Amino acid sequence: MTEQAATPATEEYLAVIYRLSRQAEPVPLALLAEQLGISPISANEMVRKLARAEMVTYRPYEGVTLTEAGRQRAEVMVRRHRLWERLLTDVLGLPWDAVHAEAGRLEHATSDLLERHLAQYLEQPSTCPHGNPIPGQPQRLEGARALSSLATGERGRVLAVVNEDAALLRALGQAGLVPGAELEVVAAEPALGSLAVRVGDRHVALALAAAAQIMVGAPEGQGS
Amino acid sequence: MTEQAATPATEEYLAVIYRLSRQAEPVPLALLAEQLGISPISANEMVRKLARAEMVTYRPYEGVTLTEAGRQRAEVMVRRHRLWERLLTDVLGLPWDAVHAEAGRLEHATSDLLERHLAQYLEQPSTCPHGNPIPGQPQRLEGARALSSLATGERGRVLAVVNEDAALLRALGQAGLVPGAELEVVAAEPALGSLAVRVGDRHVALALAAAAQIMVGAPEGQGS
DNA sequence: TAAAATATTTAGGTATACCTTAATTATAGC
DNA sequence: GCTATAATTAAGGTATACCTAAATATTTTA
Repeated sequence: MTEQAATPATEEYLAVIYRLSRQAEPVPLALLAEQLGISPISANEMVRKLARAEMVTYRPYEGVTLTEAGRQRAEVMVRRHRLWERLLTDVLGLPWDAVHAEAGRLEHATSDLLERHLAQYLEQPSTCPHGNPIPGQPQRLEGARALSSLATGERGRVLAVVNEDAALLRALGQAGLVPGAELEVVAAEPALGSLAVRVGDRHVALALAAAAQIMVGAPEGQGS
Repeated sequence: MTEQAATPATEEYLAVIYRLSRQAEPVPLALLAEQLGISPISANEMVRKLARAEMVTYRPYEGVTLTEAGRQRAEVMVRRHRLWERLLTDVLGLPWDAVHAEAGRLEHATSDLLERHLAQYLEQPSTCPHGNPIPGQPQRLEGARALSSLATGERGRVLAVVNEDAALLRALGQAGLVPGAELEVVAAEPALGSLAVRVGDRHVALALAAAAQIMVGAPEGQGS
């Protein structure tokens, strides 16, 4: 019913490092500072504090890596975050591009007891509404590739949107690029930094930077 | 989607002052400090800061009163608090003596958008699980009396438990003294500081201090 | 390899919200 | 009316988590 861990700020750092670790390991300080919306100097201070507490290891000019203790704490926060996202969309009906910010606040106000009841009510979901895995549940992703790495003619199914930026999510939702959507790459133009895909009978053009945030698996009937 | 107001600490003070105002007006500083679990000196500091912000008026040696602006802000917080209590008990199934503490954290992490969706999903409830009114919804209490003021032989129906202390709520729940329960005062002993009531076919003895926290209305079929 | 561009660290500062100790009130009992 | 009790204020301190400016490293690149 209580929180064993440090402060909301500490929790937030660990959670963000955890998420960014999937894209870059170790996580560069500049990226971390940008994601948290604070100055690199402040990020540096906090990271050194976290290193002293043995939640992360920090190598200057390289980046930050979670220790085992840090990873465990981060997973608790990410789990709570994504459970809230599920409740907010599936039960309370908030739009999928709004729930990341909401859950970002609620996760720090969530006790063990509440987490258990949330997970039970939602029937132990394995992903958030954006398709990202909920730690502590059995996972079956793997074999996922970034949409930006597909060649012309390749087909796939959207598994997750890694970056939960609201503007990006809103646009993807309108384009039908949501978890479960079947797609085919119509034209990949790495040199032009752009990609055209067909989603159902709709055609969508998107920047490679955006496509890099979308994880794709095998199309239906070809499960890995 | 955003919070216009100050800090969580400020919100917490206003909400507690709002709740205590029902029992004592103006609210004595000592009571406020005790409820918040902080020293009277710190409470004094914060109250003077709130007075400077024109959220309360403070008369030394008397107590604190909310201004119109303070009352409005407090009602938002109390509304969010009690909406969460409803969701936590009715939907997620947490015990009624645990939800006050949980909601006390969640209320500060709740946006306007989320509040609207909560209220809509819960179908605009008018009371929290303990029977206390949710501001912003049509109310129909009035005419309620403290159980401690009833004489031997008087009957009534529990409307609300004003004090949401977990230990008290747990005991009342076991005794069946929950909102809606019909009761009869079997023996009122003001001089002994105790009261005996019948709830259904159970008999319960409780201290006057506890009985003072229970609001009672007319028994069934005698609606005011 | 040296200069330019980046990153990091040091130093000093801010605001919030607590705290304790000590001095100064005011209220209430006698 | 005076004194004991209690409440209030003043003064100074702590921790957190930010900030900017300036100094110092380290990479990168030309």
